[in-house]
Amino acid sequence: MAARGRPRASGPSASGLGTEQDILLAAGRLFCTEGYGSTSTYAIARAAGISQATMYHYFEGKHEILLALLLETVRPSVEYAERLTASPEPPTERLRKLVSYDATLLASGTENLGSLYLLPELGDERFAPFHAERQRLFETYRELVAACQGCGLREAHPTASLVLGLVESLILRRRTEPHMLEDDIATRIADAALRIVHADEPPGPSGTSRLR
Amino acid sequence: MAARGRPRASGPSASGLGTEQDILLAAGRLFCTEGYGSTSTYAIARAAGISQATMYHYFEGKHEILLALLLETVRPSVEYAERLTASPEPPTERLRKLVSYDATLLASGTENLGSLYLLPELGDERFAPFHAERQRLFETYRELVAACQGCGLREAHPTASLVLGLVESLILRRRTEPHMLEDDIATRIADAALRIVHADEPPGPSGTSRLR
DNA sequence: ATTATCTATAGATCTATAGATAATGC
DNA sequence: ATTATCTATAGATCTATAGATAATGC
Repeated sequence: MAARGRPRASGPSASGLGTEQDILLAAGRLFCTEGYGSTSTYAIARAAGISQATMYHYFEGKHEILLALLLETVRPSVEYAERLTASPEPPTERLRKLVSYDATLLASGTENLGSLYLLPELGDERFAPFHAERQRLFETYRELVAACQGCGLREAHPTASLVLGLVESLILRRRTEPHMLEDDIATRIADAALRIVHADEPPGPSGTSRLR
Repeated sequence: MAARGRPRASGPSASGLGTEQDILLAAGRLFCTEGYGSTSTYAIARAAGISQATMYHYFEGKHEILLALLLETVRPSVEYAERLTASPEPPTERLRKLVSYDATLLASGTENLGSLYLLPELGDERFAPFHAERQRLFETYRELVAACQGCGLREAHPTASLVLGLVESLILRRRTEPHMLEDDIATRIADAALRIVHADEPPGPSGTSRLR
């Protein structure tokens, strides 16, 4: 646990997790609340308790910090989703679990890190690795919706988008009304998702107009 | 129609709507695609076909441009919502119309201007007038949901948030899959919204929770 | 005279690098 | 010697203003 290099002028790591984590925590908060382009490397460094130049010892620039935050935020969902693929449970139950898990993640943590997904700057090609991960997550949603509705992947696309959109709307909601989130918000969103795929209906009598 | 001041070096207004509109159009596109903090006044001016200094003849700064865009985007919805309040139609029908109207607006236009709502920089107090307008819109949603569900305004809050969240998820969807929007997207979202408030159920026989 | 534009620029950042410094490790 | 940090700073923006210029209006 020895302190290797030159000690910080401002005292040791605030988080106790090391300088890299200090940078990620500070940048996460600032990117969410002030925006990416509106946050300078100097502001990140100051919030992290280091000099601006020290940041470059850990990251090539602001973009690498954001990419690290994005991957760290989306990966748990992708991993959970792909584990669910191998589950023997019925698809509606798996969809419920996935929605509930993602909603819980998005609702938790002191920062609304999901809102990083909304930054316009993500169009930059340097964030392509994040988009690839998110695409994998979407594919799992699509497969689950297709299984729930007994339709093909192509037909499941629009509904899967509605469902993932509903989940991610939690990001917006947390931003506009941070203190009004019910504690059963994840359950509520999962219920709403199953209603959207019509999976709250018991399998009806043969061929009666089960919409879509 | 005479050209009043010194003529532009780069030829007349591209849009033909005047310099102020040129600035708003250019800034709208850039704020949506590059972000607010990542867009310089110089970039806006160049895209608008004027010199950077000319921008200050029309706006005090970038923030005034964004505020103008936000108000211009949200106001039609607020006005439509408040007109609906006086309509004699049943609440479910009014909710369907409002959702459909808002979804249509968010899906239309060459730029995804709704994504301006997602900019982290909106936390700045200078954008308070926009937040006030959006709050008025939300209140109308809440009243309609309360009327649909026959409950009080307080109880309607979470569901109203889900519904508005679903509508605004169109912003995210348009960003992630710009070319995959169905042409009946507004209808689909309105249907999904009514399912969320359980208003697709006919008033069922005594208390049994009728699905479908 | 009034208006809309321009050019030029001061001053304020902001990024990224060079090079010094203060620890530990060997 | 290696590492993590610092200070200093060059060069690149970026914002906002001053003042000139080229139209129309009277």
